[in-house]
Amino acid sequence: MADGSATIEGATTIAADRLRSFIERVERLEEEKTTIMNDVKEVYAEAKGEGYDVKTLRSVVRIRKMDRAERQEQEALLDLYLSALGEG
Amino acid sequence: MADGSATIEGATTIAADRLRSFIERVERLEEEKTTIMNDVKEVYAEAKGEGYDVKTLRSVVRIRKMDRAERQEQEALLDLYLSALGEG
Amino acid sequence: MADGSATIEGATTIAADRLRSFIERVERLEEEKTTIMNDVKEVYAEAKGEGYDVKTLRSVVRIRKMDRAERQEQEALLDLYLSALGEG
Amino acid sequence: MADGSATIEGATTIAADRLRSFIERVERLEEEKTTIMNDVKEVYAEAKGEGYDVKTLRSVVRIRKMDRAERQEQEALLDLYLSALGEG
DNA sequence: CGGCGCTACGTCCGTC
DNA sequence: GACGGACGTAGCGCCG
Repeated sequence: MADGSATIEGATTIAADRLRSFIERVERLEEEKTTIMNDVKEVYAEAKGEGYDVKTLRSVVRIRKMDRAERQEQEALLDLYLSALGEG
Repeated sequence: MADGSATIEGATTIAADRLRSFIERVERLEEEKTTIMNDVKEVYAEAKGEGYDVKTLRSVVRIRKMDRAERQEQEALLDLYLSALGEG
Repeated sequence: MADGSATIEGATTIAADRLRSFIERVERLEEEKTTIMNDVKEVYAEAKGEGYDVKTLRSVVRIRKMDRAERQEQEALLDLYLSALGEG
Repeated sequence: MADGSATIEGATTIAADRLRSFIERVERLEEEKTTIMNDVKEVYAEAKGEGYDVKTLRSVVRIRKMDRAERQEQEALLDLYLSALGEG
């Protein structure tokens, strides 16, 4: 057929190509993501090499990401639970 | 062969059985471990059903497991980093 | 007070007991889990004592688990495709 | 003081700047990562808009990744066995 | 102590 | 829109 697409086979081929396109776009993005994650690890490694405590650095990043109000709420709840258990 | 073990093949069989035994013992134990982990999840789910905050409960368990001195040390370091950044 | 629970303090006490119960159940289960994990380590140690390579044994266990997971995954994917065809 | 850094306060300031640099590099990278993750979501959304089943697409991506991982794992295991034979 | 594997946590999705 | 389940990432601990 001249236009090469009006058959069922042609339609299937187009769908398969489209599917492949989506899959490969996702895989490409995930590859980029992996690169970024490795970069993060490298930054922490560099900081560690200068004597910083990585675990604490991660805590700092996590805490800065939390909204201040939410953070205080969380701390207050934890204190409540601990004091209910008689621990402080 | 009468004694059933003096050939290379016999030795191989015995070794394979022994290997299989180790592997299966480990797999059995890991299955038990998975059961326990599910039990833990159920306890948290039950607590959640009674209005407790699961995230905080997990924090409590984690904190109780930490040695008190280590806990304070960690908090002090975090405070130091945060105040160095002008956040508190 | 006769029923011992109608005050805010009473309510707090009851909640603390319940809280303590949850926490201790979790801690008990985690203790069991630790025991199991130690058992696993012992099995590997015993195998090592008989000349097996522990790293390889761990790989075998891991791959057998991956095989199971992948098999289930493939079956789930097949189900997805079949149901997609049945509904299309 | 001429060089402006030999005091304890000066040292603290320098450390704080360095600390801030690490933290901000990480935060910048995590921002990029979030962007990528949103891009992935958009691809899936677009595919969904063309009638593809997102859950199935995700399964395909995951299985292709597992296949790669399992292949590498199998190769590593083979290497282990081969080197074990070479050293035995 | 550095890498690796496992567990745990947060996030996203479908459901009710 | 809250809930629960599933997935992927991050954190932790063991092993070498």
